[in-house]
Amino acid sequence: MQASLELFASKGIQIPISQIAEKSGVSKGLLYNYFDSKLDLLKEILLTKVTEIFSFFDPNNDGVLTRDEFIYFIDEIFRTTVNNIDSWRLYFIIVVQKEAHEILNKELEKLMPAFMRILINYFKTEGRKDPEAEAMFLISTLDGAIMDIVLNPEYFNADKLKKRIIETFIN
Amino acid sequence: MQASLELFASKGIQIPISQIAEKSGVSKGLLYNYFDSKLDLLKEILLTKVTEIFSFFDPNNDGVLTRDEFIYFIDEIFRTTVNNIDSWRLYFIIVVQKEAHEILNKELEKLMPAFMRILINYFKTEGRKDPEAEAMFLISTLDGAIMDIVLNPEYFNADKLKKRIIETFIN
Amino acid sequence: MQASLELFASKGIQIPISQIAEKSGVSKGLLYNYFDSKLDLLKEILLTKVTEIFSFFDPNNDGVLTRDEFIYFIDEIFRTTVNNIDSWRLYFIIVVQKEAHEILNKELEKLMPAFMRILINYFKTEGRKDPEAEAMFLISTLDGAIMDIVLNPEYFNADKLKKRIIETFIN
Amino acid sequence: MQASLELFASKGIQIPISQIAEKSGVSKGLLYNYFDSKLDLLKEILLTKVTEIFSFFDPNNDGVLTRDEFIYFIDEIFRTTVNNIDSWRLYFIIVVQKEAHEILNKELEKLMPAFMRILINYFKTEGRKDPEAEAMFLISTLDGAIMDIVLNPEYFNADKLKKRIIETFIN
DNA sequence: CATGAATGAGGTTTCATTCAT
DNA sequence: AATGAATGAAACCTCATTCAT
Repeated sequence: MQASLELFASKGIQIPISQIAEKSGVSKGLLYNYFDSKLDLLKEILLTKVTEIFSFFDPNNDGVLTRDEFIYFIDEIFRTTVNNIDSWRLYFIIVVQKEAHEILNKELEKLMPAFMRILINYFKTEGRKDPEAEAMFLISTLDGAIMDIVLNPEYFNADKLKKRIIETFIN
Repeated sequence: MQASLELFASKGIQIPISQIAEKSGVSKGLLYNYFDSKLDLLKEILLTKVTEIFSFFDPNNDGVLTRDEFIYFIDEIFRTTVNNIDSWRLYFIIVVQKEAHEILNKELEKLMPAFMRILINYFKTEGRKDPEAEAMFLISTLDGAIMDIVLNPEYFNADKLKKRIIETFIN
Repeated sequence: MQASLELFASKGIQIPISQIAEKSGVSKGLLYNYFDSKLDLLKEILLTKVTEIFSFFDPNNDGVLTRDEFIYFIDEIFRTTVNNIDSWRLYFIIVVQKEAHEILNKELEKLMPAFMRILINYFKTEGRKDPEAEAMFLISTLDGAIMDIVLNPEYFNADKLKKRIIETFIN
Repeated sequence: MQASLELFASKGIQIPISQIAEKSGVSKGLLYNYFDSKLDLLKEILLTKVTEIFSFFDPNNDGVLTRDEFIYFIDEIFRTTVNNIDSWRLYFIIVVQKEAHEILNKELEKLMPAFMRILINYFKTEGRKDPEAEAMFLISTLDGAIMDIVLNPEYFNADKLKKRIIETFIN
C-alpha cells in the first residue's frame, strides 16, 4: 500500500499494476490475493489515508471547538500536510476527477457534516456576522494552502501561510 | 477541442481517443490529421484555455496594478471561473499530476514571474509589511476558492467567497 | 467466424482468442472491432449456425406436416448433420454445459414450441395413441443419432440410422 | 470428489480449483496432496463414475444377454440415469469435447467392444436381419434418451421413453 | 494432514496510432 | 478532408501449481 500510494501520487492512477508489484517487491498475482482489483486497491489506500488524516479533527470528540482547539487544529493541518505530501496529492488527484470523485464520496459525506457544524458553531461563538460564509471561506483557504504546499513546496511556505491564516480567522 | 475538453475534464485524461472521436462526430483517423497525438491534443486544449483564462490579467500590460485594477482582477477571476468550469477542472487535473505537470510548466513559468512581481509591488504600495507572503497567501486563497467552486459549486458560493476575499486583502 | 467455429468445436470454448486470431489471419485487436467479447463471438456464431440449421424445418411454414414432408424432414436432418459436423459439435458443447446453456435458451425457446406442436399434430394425424410421447421419443432418437454421428462418424452410419428411424416412426 | 463432480458438471471443466477447494471445504494446497493436477482430479472422478455406471452391464459377466437380461439392462440404464444426473452430464461434457475425449478413450475402448459384441449377438439371437445396425440404433437411441433426460428433465419423461424403447427393440 | 502465501504464464481486453483508400 | 480496418503493445486479471511452514 505504501508503494502504490507513492506511485499513484506521483504517476497518477493509471500507473500499471505491474509497476506497483515491482516496487512493492511482490508478484502481480499476489496483489490480487489482497485486493480484488486495481480500483479496490486505490479505494483501500484512499480510505486508510483519508481517515488517518481526518483523525485529529476535534480529537476529544465533544463536538465543540474552543479557540485553542481551533488554533491546534490549524497547526495540525499544516503539520500533517507537510508530513503526508503523497497522501494529499493522491487525495487531490481523485477529488479533481469527476468520475473518480465518488470513490471518496461515501466517506466524505460521513465526515463533512459534523465538521461543518462544529466550524459554524465556532464562528458563531466568535461573533462573526455570517458564520457559514466564514466556515466556507476557511475551508477553501485551507484547501488552497494545502494544495499549493503539496504541489509547489518550493514556492509556498507552510509556516508563513499558517501564520497569515490564523491572523485572518482570529479576531 | 470542445468535445475533448469536456471529456478530459469529466473523465480524466485517460479517456480513449475513440470516445473523443465519437463525441466530436469525426473519425479517429481524422483526429490524427489535426493533432499529432493524444498528448498533443491535450496540450493544445490546455494552452488555448489557459492563455484564454489568463488573458485578462493586467490587461493594459503596464506592469502596475492599481487598487481598482486589483478589484477588477478579483472580479474577473471569479467571473471566468464560473464560466469555465471545464477548463479549470482540466487545469487542476493536469496540475495535480506530477508527471503531467510539465505539460503546463513552460507556459506557467512564462506567465508566473511577471504576475508575482506585479502582485508583490501592489502589496508593497498598499503598505503591507510582508508583501511576498501576502502575494503567496492571495494566490493560495484564490486557488482554494476556484478549486472548491469548480468541484463543488453546490456548496461553495462564488459571490460570498469573492466578497470575503476582497475584505481580507483590501485594507 | 468460420475459423472460430472450427476451433470452438474442436478445442472447446476455452480456446484462446489469440489462436482464433491466428487461424483467421487477423490480429486479436481486430476481433474486438467486430465482436464485443469472446462470449459475444461465440453467441453470434451459435445463433447464425442454429438458425441456419433449423431453417429447413417446415419450409413452407404452413404449420402442417404431411407424411412426405415428414420424410423430407428426416432426410434433411441427416443431410445437414453430415454437412455441419462442426456446428453440431459446438451446439452440443454449449447445450451440455449448464451455465452456458442459457446462451441458446432465448433462441431455442422461440423455435421449439412451434416445432413440437407441428410434430404432435403429425403423430395425431397418423393415429398414434400417445402423440406427445411419440414426439418426445422422435426428438430424443434424433438427438442421439445426430450426436453419435457427429462424435463418432467412424462407428455410426448416418444412412442406416436414418432408414431405421423412418421404419420406426412410419406406420 | 463429490463437490468437484457437481461443479464440473454444472460449470464445466474450466471451473477454477479455488472454487472446488472452497466448495469441498479444504484448502487448494490439500487438493494437491490427493491429486497430482486438476486434470488428474477430473480423470479420477470420471473413471470412478463411468465404471460405476457401466458396472451393471452384463452383471454375471457370461457374455450372453437373454431377453430378460436385456430388459433388465434397459431398466437399469434409466434408473441409473435419473440417479446420476451430474455424472452423466459430466460424461457428456467430456465426450463432446474432441480434445478432452481422449481422457475417456482408454477406458471406453476397453468396455465398448465387449458391449457391442454382446449386443450384436443378442439381436442375432432375436432374429433381426441387420443385427449390427440394430445395435448401433439402440445405442444412439439410448444416448439420445439419456442426454435429453439429463439436460431437460422437465421436458423428457424417463418412464415413457423407456417404455417406448422397449417396444421398439422387443419383437 | 493441512494451510495459504506466493508465483508466473497466459488469458481477455483496451487503445493509441497507422495507413490504404 | 475523411474514413475505418488494422495492428501491436500493454493493460488488467485469472489460475494451476508450488512450497515453506
